Amino acid sequence: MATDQTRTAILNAAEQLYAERGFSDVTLRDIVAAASVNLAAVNYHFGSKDELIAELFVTRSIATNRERLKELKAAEDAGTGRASIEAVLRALVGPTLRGCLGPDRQRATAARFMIRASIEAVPPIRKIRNREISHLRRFAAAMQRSLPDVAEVDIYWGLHFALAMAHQTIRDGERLDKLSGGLCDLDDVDGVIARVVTVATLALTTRRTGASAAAQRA
Amino acid sequence: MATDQTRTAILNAAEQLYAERGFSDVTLRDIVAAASVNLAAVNYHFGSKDELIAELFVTRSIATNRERLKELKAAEDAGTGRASIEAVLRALVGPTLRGCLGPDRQRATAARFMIRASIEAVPPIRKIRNREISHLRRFAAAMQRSLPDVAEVDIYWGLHFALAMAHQTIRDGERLDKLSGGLCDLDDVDGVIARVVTVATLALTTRRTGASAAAQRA
DNA sequence: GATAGTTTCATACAACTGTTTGAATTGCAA
DNA sequence: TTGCAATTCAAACAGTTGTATGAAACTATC
Repeated sequence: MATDQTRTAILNAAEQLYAERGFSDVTLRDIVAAASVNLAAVNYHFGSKDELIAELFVTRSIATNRERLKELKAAEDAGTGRASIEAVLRALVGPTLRGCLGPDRQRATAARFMIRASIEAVPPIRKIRNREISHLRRFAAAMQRSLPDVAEVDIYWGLHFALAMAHQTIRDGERLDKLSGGLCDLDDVDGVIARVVTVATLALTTRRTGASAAAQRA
Repeated sequence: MATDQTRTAILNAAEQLYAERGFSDVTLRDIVAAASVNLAAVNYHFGSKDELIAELFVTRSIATNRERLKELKAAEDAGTGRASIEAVLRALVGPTLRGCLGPDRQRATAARFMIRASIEAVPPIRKIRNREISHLRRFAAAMQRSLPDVAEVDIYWGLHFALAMAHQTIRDGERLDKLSGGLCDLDDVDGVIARVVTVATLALTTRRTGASAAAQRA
């Protein structure tokens, strides 16, 4: 078995193709061709196509969550044990945004695969995905610790909106690029992260008092 | 031909199934079964599956855009010809959010179909979708008129984030519901719209001065 | 170097896909 | 009614999908 050459070749090829073209457009024959292995190898090593996808998703899911939590811990341990809301939000959206928009090709593939997974939600993934809820709950708790005076419901909305902005920027950055005529620089990853974090922070920290924003113009 | 019974039956069934289960999971046989028509009817009336999807998408796309522009015009004509940024944003995200989250079943199907279309981006749709850019440009222009002092790049980011929040709320409202334990009320459509509009307005009108939000806590 | 276990391979399979065909049926005008 | 076009229908088509098979090639142990 050496180093599971065939197994890892399949995993890498599958991840890349799925990230690029989505689950429904990629066949096992596409994967084995890209991996230069025999067709039967997939079923031999993984049992079925669904189990291959599931393994891919579980692996990447764990990696992403670990990365997020590492950043969260770092932010919380640094100070008094309570992190700033910006730091919590950065830990939440940073890893994925850096992964997808950053220059690291391997990282980009992995991150884009996860985006695909969250979009297409094929059956093998749908089951596993429920675990994400409990993972996000830890971030909701951290956010509540950062902002003890904010209502719980607003914490959830803020978390939701932060993920929405990060997510959509990755998924449909091309449209933003076209729309703005290249004015919005998606290659400036830190700038994008800062924008998302800033807006989400505003959403969480500014009191909603009806026509709150009208007075702030200019 | 009477009233094109078969044609419309196919269109309705297809739209509903696509909205529910996505494009890749729905076959022509599923559609004709739901519409109670013969399999060959699809190719007879539409030419191909792709042309069916394209017709569906074009129809709905035009309807959505018209609805948005109607709201925009109404908001702009009401006052001095310049609308408030909130009104512009409401015209942008309102129709889709009301469509997907509201109680009107038929509307919900149509709106959810459009969400599917923007997510899965099958080939027949991808081409047509470029027109959406020019449609969004009109909203960017209206936003710029409402906020003449805001930099153009920030207008685009604000537009992008507004759509992102609306979009994700529709697509993944279930997760927010689970995460918040039902605390976030997605049935309160006007409340959801107000949240999205408020946050997007904050993003557009608040000066980003580094640690802008830290001082606003509590 | 023979043997047992693992891995690869070409090939076949059954199921499903969108599409086509040509005959039946329908609806309507002359 | 007759004739003609539009529509419906059952059946079959060719292509693709994920999966299974059994023989071949390999690997390591004795």
